[in-house]
Amino acid sequence: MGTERGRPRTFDVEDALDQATAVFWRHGFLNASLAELTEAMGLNKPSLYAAFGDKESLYLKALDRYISKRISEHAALLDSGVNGRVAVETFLRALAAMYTDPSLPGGCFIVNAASSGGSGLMPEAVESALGGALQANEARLRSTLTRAQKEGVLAESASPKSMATFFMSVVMGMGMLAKNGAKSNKLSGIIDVAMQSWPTDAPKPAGRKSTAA
Amino acid sequence: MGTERGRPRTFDVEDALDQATAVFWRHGFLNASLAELTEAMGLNKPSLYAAFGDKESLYLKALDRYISKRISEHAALLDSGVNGRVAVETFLRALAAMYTDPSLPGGCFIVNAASSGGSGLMPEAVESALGGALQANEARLRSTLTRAQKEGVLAESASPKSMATFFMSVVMGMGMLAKNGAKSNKLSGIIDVAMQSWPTDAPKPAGRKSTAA
DNA sequence: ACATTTCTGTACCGACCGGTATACTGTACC
DNA sequence: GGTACAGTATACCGGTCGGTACAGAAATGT
Repeated sequence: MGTERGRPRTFDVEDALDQATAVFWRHGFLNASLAELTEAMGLNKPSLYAAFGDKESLYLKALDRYISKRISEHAALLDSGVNGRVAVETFLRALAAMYTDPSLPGGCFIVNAASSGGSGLMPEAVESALGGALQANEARLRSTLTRAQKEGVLAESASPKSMATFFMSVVMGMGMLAKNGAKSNKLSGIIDVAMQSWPTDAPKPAGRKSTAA
Repeated sequence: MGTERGRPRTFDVEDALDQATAVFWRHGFLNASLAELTEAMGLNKPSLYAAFGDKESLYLKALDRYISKRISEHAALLDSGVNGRVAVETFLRALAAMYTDPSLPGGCFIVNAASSGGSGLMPEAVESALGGALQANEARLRSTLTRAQKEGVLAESASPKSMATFFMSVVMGMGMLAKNGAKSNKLSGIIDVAMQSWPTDAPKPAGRKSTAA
């Protein structure tokens, strides 16, 4: 009945895709070779091609998987119940933890890949998918910053747009540093300083009106 | 006399090196092909090899040239007469201007290259040269921050080390964004926010934006 | 049992990679 | 002019790239 005809696969498609994601994570699109991909995935080129299409579409599938498995959960932190300032800091610290997780390839899949961008070497679809992912993150950050403003934890005079761009640059900088071997405590220090740039309207609880309990 | 024997070169060595630098700037070490290099430099592979050695040593020469022609002058801003805070901000703005200069390849030669680092694909000498350049910049930033502390424009409680790392991450983030097409005003906004993280000891009684809404 | 369908393994394709051998061209010294 | 020397141009090297033809292997349906 519903069972498939012919010879069944000897590998798990999602497992293989995870392995491919790891290779692309380390090497980006251009510098990941099919030889390394097939070895890591444990299958041969024809099987890879049949299951995932060519290198470009395999990459796009890996990117989708990275976003849905690794980024979405972090982005969700931005929309959690806590106030916008805490949400942003939590988001940054969670990202930093992932970037420096020794069991992962190091750095950020997207940042690592985007570093080869803008030079016309990568397929258009790859460039635009990466650009879209970066823009989506910046937009999420920005809406959280706008929310923080409404909550009163971010100064009215601040520009959510500029600050979102700023935090994106910090994220990308941390990704680059992590890729080049920076450890968790180094990224923590960066976040400590970055969060100091967060402008608040009310002077801190030195006296004056006490804020929420 | 001291004139050379044999047939003279038909190209200028420094001009050719500048062209090679531009190609490496755009594509990094791995993704710059000899075909593109020779075309941009206007010479053939044997001439290139005779004048500069193999790809690796050509790259190291290009990196040296980039540092001595593009970075040194920016780094000098850190040691200029102005106080440490102004020096750092001036340095950042000068870098941002270079990263977004339309007459240049875009982004930062070193940051663009370091993005392929840590994956074992580049020669050891290239990796360590890039790592050294990044470390040198961080060290210069740090000594300027220490100076700022002595000048009293940076809070005693601040950590020059953490702040140097922070500014390096901002620099790298700006480089990445510029490579992916970010314009000058975008980087300006990043610097505006980043400089807000600068901690000062004295709550300057007059002026500043301490005006409550 | 058989034929059909699908996957797997090998061997191969043209293109390009970085690097070089070889022949040729042009200049300085004598 | 002749010769030694250095630079240039072409063609080529083995190796690797992404991608695929082809044949064999393993499951299905009848």
